Amino acid sequence: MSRKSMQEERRKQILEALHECLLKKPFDKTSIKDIAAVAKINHGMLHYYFRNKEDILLNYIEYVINLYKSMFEEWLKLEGLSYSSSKDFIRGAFDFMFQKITLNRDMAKIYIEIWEIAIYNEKVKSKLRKAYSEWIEIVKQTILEPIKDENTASRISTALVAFLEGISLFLIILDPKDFSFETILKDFQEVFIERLFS
Amino acid sequence: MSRKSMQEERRKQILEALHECLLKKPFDKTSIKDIAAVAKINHGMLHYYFRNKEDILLNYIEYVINLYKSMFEEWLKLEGLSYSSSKDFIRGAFDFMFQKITLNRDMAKIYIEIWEIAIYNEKVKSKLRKAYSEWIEIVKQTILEPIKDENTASRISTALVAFLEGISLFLIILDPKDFSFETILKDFQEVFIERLFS
Amino acid sequence: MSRKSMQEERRKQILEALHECLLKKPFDKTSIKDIAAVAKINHGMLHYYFRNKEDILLNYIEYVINLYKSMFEEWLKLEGLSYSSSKDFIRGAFDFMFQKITLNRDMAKIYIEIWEIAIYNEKVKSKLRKAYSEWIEIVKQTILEPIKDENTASRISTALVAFLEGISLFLIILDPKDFSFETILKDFQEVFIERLFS
Amino acid sequence: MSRKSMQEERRKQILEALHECLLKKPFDKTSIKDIAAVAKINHGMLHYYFRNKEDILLNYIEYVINLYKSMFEEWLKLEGLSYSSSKDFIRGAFDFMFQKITLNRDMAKIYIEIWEIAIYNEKVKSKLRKAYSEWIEIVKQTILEPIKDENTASRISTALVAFLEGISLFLIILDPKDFSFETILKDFQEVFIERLFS
DNA sequence: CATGAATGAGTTTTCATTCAT
DNA sequence: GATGAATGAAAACTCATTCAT
Repeated sequence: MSRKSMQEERRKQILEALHECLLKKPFDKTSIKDIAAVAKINHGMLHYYFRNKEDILLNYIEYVINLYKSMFEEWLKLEGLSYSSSKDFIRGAFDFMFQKITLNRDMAKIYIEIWEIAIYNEKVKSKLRKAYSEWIEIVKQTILEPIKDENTASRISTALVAFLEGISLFLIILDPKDFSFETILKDFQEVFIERLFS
Repeated sequence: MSRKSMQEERRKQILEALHECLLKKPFDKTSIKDIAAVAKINHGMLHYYFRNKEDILLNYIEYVINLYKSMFEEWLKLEGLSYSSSKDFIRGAFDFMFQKITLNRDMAKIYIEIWEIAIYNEKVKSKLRKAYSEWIEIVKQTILEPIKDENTASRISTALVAFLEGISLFLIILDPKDFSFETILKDFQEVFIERLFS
Repeated sequence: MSRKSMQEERRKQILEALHECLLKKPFDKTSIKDIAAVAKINHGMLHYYFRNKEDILLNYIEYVINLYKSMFEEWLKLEGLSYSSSKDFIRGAFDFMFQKITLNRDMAKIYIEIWEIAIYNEKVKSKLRKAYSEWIEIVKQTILEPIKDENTASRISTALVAFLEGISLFLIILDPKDFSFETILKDFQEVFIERLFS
Repeated sequence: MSRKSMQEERRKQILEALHECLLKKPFDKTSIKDIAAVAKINHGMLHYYFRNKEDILLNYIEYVINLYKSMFEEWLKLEGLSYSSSKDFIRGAFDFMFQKITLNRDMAKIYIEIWEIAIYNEKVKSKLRKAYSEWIEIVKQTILEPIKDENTASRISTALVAFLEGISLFLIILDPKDFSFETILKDFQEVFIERLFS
């Protein structure tokens, strides 16, 4: 392995260690040594591969966002193109979002954590802003065909993603025994698509 | 002032100081001394009025939730009863929620902060769970008349509150120049009410 | 009740509260508020009745020592005088010491605590020195008749009290299942008295 | 120096610093910073080498007990084997105990301190229990030859060690001008050995 | 006398970061 | 590149003591 890719490998290892840690503790209570221990790397090295603790976080956020993007792109390549009708495509895209993003408990946890950091940290906020803008844009492009109007599509896609994020949040806070989020999403999907094409 | 009310006054003072602090820093980075400084109280006293830092937070959450509850109850008493039709009442109730809760930037910030703490703190989570369950229940009762079916009303109210929370989140993260949340809510309100009574 | 005796009553109440506390925690970890809570007296009052925390301790030590002294004097008055022979008297005095002092677990605990404080606190040390000197003197007087020689009696009584204190200590540290301290004391008593009168 | 032995060196340095501190102040009033200052080590390092303050104490107790054990073993190896008769050996062993243990003022101080902590701390108590049990056992084995009976030897060795501990205590509390502990021990030794072999 | 609010020093512990080896 | 020792700031919390009411 080249030196360059070795470096990248190490960095990824550290970011994934942070991911593990965030499932158990908030970022502020996760120490550099915690991350190092999970990554099985000497803690001093974390400062070799990253400038400081914040730098690890910033890179982690980038990493997680890209993970999602590439997941979506892969879906688009593998399945997305096989749909015959625009309606089916939208239904498929929603299914993907629901299952892989909204209902993914671990990611929901981590996104709440990142949101919270973003409130007080401009760098994180800007990364998050960019990611959500892109996601909203993708949804907008997806529904633009039946909707036609740009502004309306914009608002609807924003509302839609907001709704999904709200569900994601409730997935963590509320008792899944009392709330069937899957049913809520399925119901929504039907009504929404029906309305889209009416 | 009596001893009892003096105590309560001090406690409120501290909780409001925490409120101020949370607008600037996350709870974990807010030190007892920070809160004391804002409250203009000796830091030792915070341990006199509260068992520990977590106790302050728990009381603060209770305080904030009750603030909302009483705001809603007041609205219900002052204005809520003046609506002639169920449709107007629901529209009024939504207006209240949108303006006072969803679009309140400070509270949106603080609620994200509380959500985040809830992920890793069972006591906070349970308080939050209770608050949201109650809110969802209120919405459910509000829309139950036109909807009739209990289960449907339940799912719709959950979805609705989730949507509002998502908007609240975006209010903080996204640039308000690019996204007109007020318009989104207004649009939604119209479509939602129209559909409710169709 | 006169003001004077009322004061004394309160002071005693506080000293007895400290006694309770010392059975659970070392003096340094016992707070003024702990003592006040047990005494059911406002903690501010402890500074009215005593100069400071050390003053409470010093008075407590005095109190405990006097307790012992008066117990012994009472025994002397009630039973001590009824013995016909010097041998019986000595045996009785030993029985008293063994049962009331040496084998009293609570007092053993508290004496270790006081010893420890004495190491580093000259005032406490001097009180303790006085108490033990007196105790040794009493034992010396008790055994002086059969022994005759002052110096020998002095050394023997010192050794004897040291031995009893050592047993007291072991009573706390060692497992009573493995060590029958009562038997050890009984054995010793027999051998000692036999030797005394041989 | 290897990393391993460097670590051990530092730990020993800290334990010895605690030893110095305990000659001046009780453990509870000895702060981590006090120990660090004496050890000439940054106070943060004490938490690097030991889990917490209690861990330092526990290791210190172990260290002190082992010091004694190895002193005794060394004596046994160097001198203990040179005695021709069992009587001489016992006299020699007693001399060793008297001089190195019982009459060692510093250690007497520290042992009282450890006893006191043991009252309220189960871990310390168990270490102390083990140490004294072993010491009693050694004395028992030493006197078993002339005594023969196991139970008697057990009780006598317990009594003997208790006596020595009592003397140790008095060494600290009482004024050495008034009490010649050395003479007391010598006297006792003669009587005891004489009796043992009679 | 009684209360309990207030002060402020002091304690243990954690940790990001640096750096010599 | 790796290691882990070292630093020092900052955190939560405790508490004897004082004092206004």
